[in-house]
Amino acid sequence: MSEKVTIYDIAEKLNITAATVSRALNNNPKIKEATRELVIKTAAAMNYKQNKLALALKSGRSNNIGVIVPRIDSNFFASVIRGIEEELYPHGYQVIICQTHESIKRENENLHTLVDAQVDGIMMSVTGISDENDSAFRNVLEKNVPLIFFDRSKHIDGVSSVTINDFKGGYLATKHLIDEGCRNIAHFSGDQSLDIFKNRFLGYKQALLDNGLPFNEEYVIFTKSSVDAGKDAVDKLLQLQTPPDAIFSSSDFAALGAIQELKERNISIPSEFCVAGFSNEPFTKFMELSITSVDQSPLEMGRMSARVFLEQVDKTDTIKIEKKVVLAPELHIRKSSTRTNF
Amino acid sequence: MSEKVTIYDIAEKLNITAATVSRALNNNPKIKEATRELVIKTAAAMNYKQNKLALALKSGRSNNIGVIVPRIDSNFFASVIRGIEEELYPHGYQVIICQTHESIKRENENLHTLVDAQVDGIMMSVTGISDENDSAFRNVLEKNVPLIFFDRSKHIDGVSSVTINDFKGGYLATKHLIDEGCRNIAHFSGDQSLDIFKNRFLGYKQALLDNGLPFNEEYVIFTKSSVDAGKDAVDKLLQLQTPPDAIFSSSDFAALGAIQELKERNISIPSEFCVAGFSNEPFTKFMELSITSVDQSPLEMGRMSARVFLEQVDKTDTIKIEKKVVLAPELHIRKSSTRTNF
DNA sequence: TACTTTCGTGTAATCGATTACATAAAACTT
DNA sequence: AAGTTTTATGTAATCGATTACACGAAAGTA
Repeated sequence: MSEKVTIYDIAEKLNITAATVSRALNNNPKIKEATRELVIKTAAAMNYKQNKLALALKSGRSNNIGVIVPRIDSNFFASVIRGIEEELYPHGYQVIICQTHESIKRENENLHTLVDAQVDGIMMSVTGISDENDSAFRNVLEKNVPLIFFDRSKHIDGVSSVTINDFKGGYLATKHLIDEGCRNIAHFSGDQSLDIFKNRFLGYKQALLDNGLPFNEEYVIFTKSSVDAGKDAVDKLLQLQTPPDAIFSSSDFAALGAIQELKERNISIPSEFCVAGFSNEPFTKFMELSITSVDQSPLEMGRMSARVFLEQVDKTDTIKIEKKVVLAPELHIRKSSTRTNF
Repeated sequence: MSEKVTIYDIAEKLNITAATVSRALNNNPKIKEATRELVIKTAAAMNYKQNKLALALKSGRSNNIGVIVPRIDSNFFASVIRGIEEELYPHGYQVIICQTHESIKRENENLHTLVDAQVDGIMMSVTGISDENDSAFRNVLEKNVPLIFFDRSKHIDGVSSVTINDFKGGYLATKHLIDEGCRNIAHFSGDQSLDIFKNRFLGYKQALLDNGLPFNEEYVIFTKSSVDAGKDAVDKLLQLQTPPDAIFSSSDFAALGAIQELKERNISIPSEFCVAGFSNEPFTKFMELSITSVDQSPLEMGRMSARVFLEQVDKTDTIKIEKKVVLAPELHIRKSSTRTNF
């Protein structure tokens, strides 16, 4: 009962060859209509299921694509993956998930594993910039596996990417804080070897300069993306001679930590201090004191990455297209930065 | 440069056969040490990578496992998947993600697709109970693909599951509300054809009875797991002759909606009204008015599911073991239900 | 009727690995 | 030195599908 049925079993039963069965099932026009119907009926009766592995080996296409992210249990990455899966599902691709846990070594391993598993493409958000794993990337490209970066990308010739305009995101958030009357705006940044953090920072800086505010190096703090890191950063900022009156944080979690710490110190938000985050994590909207944040449209980012992959995979033989899609960030203004009584 | 290197290429270069190359690379003891070293060195020099598809076809094991969830962008499911991936990674398995979007038809398709893709096992959280897709499940079992349910499970002979004790979770939360002085406790339930909702409800009911409180059918509202559904439900409850003074919600989102609606009506929490949710979504902890919730230890659930799979996959030839792992829920008591001034 | 197309299937190679069986060479007996 | 065992490797089948090529039969043409 549980034996796997192959085209040979069907062939034997009908006294024909496996080749004919294969052709019949694939709607090859050379097969007589009567034969085709008989084969299809018999296949159904025997509960035949095509072995995708055999097909994959023969065709060289596994119909699997790999997705590498730092971790999956973050709303942003989960949403991107959701977008990828939704877009690829109708095309018959399966999505394989890998997590790096922010380790370059792991990223390396994942890249190799996916290539070895013969995936038809890889979409990833880079964990960090280092030349430690250049060879892993080179391996992917040499094997002609389409590679697409989303959000956190790396500059590699011939590799497409889907990102948001982080500069603009940083600019918008900072400009908003300025418009709300803040004059000493601090910034929580991340590892600036990653473009996303670099560009948010540059956007922040530009907004200050464009509005006649001085850029103060002391106001830029490098934090991890965590609540505690945000608390610590606020602690540092408040010890400055001129403490800031607002924070634009590259991380919603750090922004939340900042808010918690500020409240702890009885600094009232937004009247005395404004906060804006980045990523539009679900909780920013749910809080009673909802947090202003820059949305990165992760679902759209995932969908778009998948679409870029599909374009790429079709024109395998033509010249490699390097597509850089840049999505527009959207600032969601909420209570943490809205001085209604202004 | 980009050509794929096979064992035949290595064999040709060294004037030996592919069989010898294969044995050398697999540390077969019958191979002369000198030959082994030479093969390994040459393989490395030629940048040989084993084609996992060929291996999979030959061995009948793809080293892929499939995970089916309603959606991936929910902290609970994402965390379970994280647990699964982490536990399986050292064993060389890759994780394929499928989403049903709460559609039985999609669940069906996913099951078939995964089986056709020759996955070595399937872990899933059932989307709904219906006999529409019994055949899909039967197909999985007939093909001897290990199947493991987590969280939302279905009763099928020989299928293992990893769940939490939802009865206890419901009981704990309700008992806690009673202890805080609430006497008219309402309950937001879900589709009770799913055990998880049925059992949380039963736990709720039992806690009432054990504490001498009457069970009131009107206090049980069936809601979707969304903020808006929670608001609507509160609206209904407040129209009752004797409105409740607490809610135990099977969904954190509905609990949040309830809280928002109650605040809107100037009902103060927790002094006048207490709320407890289920799932311990990240935002419940982050809110200023943090929400009491039952934790389901999703990470542990994922890890455990993976472990059950690993046990199962090894003893393929022995009798099928049906393992039912039941994790203990943990109530996280927070502000939404703590009457400090009590 | 003899000759050319067309049609439908069969034969066998192929994808890239593993492995039971066969075998030649080397090593060990006595 | 002849016989036996061990060692290292080659031969060929196999996993389950697809497909170029071959070929007999049927159909069309003159």
